[in-house]
Amino acid sequence: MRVLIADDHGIVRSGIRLLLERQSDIEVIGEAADGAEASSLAIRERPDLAILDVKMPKLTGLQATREIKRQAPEVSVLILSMHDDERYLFEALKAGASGYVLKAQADTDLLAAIRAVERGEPFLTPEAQRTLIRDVLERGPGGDEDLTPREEEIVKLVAEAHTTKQIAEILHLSEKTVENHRANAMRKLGMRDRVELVRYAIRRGLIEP
Amino acid sequence: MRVLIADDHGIVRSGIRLLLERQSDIEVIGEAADGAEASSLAIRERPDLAILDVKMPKLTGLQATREIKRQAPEVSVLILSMHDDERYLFEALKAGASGYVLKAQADTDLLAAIRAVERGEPFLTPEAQRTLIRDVLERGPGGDEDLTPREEEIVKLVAEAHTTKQIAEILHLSEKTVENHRANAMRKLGMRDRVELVRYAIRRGLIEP
DNA sequence: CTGGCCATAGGGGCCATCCCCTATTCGCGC
DNA sequence: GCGCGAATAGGGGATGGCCCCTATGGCCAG
Repeated sequence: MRVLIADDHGIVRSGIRLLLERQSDIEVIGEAADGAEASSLAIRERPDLAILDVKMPKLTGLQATREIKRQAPEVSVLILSMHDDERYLFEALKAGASGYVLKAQADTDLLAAIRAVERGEPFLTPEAQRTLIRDVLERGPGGDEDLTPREEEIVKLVAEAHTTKQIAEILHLSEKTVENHRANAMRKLGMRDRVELVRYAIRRGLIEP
Repeated sequence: MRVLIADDHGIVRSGIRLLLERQSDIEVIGEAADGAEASSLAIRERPDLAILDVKMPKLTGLQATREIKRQAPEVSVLILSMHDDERYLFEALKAGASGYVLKAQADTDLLAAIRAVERGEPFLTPEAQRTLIRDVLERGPGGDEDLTPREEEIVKLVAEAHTTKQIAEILHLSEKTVENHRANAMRKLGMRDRVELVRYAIRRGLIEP
């Protein structure tokens, strides 16, 4: 089984490589330190599996996943996520990842995840499964409360401390339109003011703190 | 040189151990998976150096650092921080850490940091130095524009999306007082609205995003 | 082609935020 | 004791955020 490892931390790549090379049937065919490198390497080398960290420079693991799945759909993707961070789970699944492993559990779950992917099965850690179930229950059946691109763009600008007027000028819109998009985004997310929006934007990685 | 490694991810511990054991004069005398274990091990074993991840269960790396420095001040501490996360830099230095290394640069900087600490020098990555400089500049030239404890407390509550009225109730103050503290904090920091305050609070580690 | 979603835009109203003031009471250092 | 900064509290006013509506044009799926 040919595997690609992508993580911006050399230390983490070493740890994973160490873990995988104890398996006789797994061969690490490459490493990447950012998302762009990861996707181009995966598309060129067509490994059986690409293990991608969520948080990487240039392209995030999720963006890289979309790119890989578009140009080389036969490559399976496992998303590796930092600490107890399950917030990208949905995005990962939507992007076409076969599994989602938290780094805190990586040393025990990663091999299990690889074996599952090898058999063509999806893999979610018990925590991820719980998150998925909780969220489906929260959103109600079928309800997909995603922000539209325009809403996300405006949330980003709001979180960067631009006023409604400034945003209207930047995007060449009326203040009213900006206000409507902001209000719609807040309603979808169940938030009451710009402060909550800022924290949302930072959690989502839309802006830097 | 006797070194202790503490990180809640087995993968990361393996990576660091691998890196260190290539050095003939460095001996890894133990590993810890949480902050409590790390501090008690450091206090019992008195290594020359404890490498602590910021984010660990039970005690954070910063809390563990304070504990170690209180009970075994001769143990040097290197703080290892996730991704590009520099917001704990000040707290780390205040807690008595000798260095602050970002994991993204760990494979190149960690050894340099260890050697610096061995010579009794502090170690900051270039990024951390830049953060430090930016922050000094942010505070104004020469002016020690620190927030008072009350101001910081109120900034924290503002950033947690509490309204002025709610904060007044929580702290048993008049809304006017809360407003004055918030305004003073904003003036000191050169900020124009609550949104900027939120990002400041997150950078400072006053709140989680 | 009709219904739904998105992006656009506006009216009107309420209240919070933000900015300019003043003022009192502490405690701390010189 | 005197000055100073911190914490407390308030007045008044301009502006902006937030919420309730309506409405139109474009585009895509059923």
